[in-house]
Amino acid sequence: MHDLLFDFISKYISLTDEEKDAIVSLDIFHSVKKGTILLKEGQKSQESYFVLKGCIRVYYVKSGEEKTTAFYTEMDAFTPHCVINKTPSDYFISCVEDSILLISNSDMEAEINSKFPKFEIMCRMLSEELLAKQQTDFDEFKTSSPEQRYLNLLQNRPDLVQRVPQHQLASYLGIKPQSLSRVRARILEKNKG
Amino acid sequence: MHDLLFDFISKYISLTDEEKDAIVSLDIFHSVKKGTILLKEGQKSQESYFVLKGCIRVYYVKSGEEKTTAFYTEMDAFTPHCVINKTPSDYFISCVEDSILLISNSDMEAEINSKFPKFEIMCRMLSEELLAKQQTDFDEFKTSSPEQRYLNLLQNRPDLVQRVPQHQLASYLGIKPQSLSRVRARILEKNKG
DNA sequence: GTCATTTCTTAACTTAGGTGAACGTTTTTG
DNA sequence: CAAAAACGTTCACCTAAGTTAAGAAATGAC
Repeated sequence: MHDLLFDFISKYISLTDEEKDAIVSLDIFHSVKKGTILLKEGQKSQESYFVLKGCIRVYYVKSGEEKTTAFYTEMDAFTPHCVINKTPSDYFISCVEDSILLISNSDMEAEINSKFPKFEIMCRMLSEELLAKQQTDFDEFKTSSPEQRYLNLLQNRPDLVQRVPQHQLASYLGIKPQSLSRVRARILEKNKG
Repeated sequence: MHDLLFDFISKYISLTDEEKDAIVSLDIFHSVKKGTILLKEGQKSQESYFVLKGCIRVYYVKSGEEKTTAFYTEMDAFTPHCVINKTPSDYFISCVEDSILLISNSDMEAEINSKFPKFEIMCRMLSEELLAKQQTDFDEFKTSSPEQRYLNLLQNRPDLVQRVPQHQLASYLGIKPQSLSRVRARILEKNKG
């Protein structure tokens, strides 16, 4: 389980055994059951997440309806913006599947960063990467129709389409579950005829 | 003109006169005419922008059509992701109005950052702020209808609606110019009846 | 100032997504 | 294991956005 994490980190920086031990000793590995709510609207939180295995989901509740805006899966890192802004969260985070997460709080990060400055370098690289990805995702969403978005998703994250409930996927694509059914039917029809 | 910049910076860090002189001597202030294209699709670039006065616009050309994804106005900073990724740009940047911009390249930033470490701190604050804003903007876009997006824009950036051509605004809202006309007419109708 | 271009609006028609409801299937839960 | 809840699909009907086209208004070029 730890190897998954260290393989990921090695893409950015190299770690000594001592450094690896320091991370493991923080005791930040957590098994989380499907359906667990990690963060609720209105809560303040200091926690950042890193998905080793499984899938977590970000959603708003707007006029009684869930609006899913993100899925994080294996090797995705995520810091809720309530942590950055130190404000109450305006969304929920829940577990789509039984998952193994790395959950860190600001104190732990400060500790590790001060002990091993190269961690801060990695964090900056991660956040730059994330910002660029966020930008292209947003642009792609804006410039596509729902059907095109679904086709893009099939291309870029085919696993999501399999492992996530359709109504959450629909919401993520900005449409209703009935419409997603229709989109899927339409695509099948096109590929047949 | 310089004061606009220093007022902005003072929100994050405080500068000595020496530091201010160092910035001014970089000669990064530029007057840019309306319609000027600052960056083209396919170009590589090292330039970051900061808008002192005026408005610049980011747009893709997808199957012959312009798709506007962002407007940056007074006191907005913007680093194209082709600069971060060191890849050719996949979008254009052009000037919506005659503008005064601060245009810096990676070398200048490196120079200033090494001379005055507190600059790097400011950059990190700016990029965190930007990431959080980007996230909420994306979420808001995803969870709203075009009409709602237009109303939000009227609330949050009323100036944009005035100063930007309607067809660019429509594209920014993810709809066609004709639909934006209709949305506006519909809203007027509601407020009357 | 005039002509050409671009921009904005309106209209009629088409199309895709929203809505409400029904129904079969799967998953939960006691 | 059985009842209940949640989920996915289909349908008929409604609504809002896309499309095509035309014309008015504003802007820019000479």
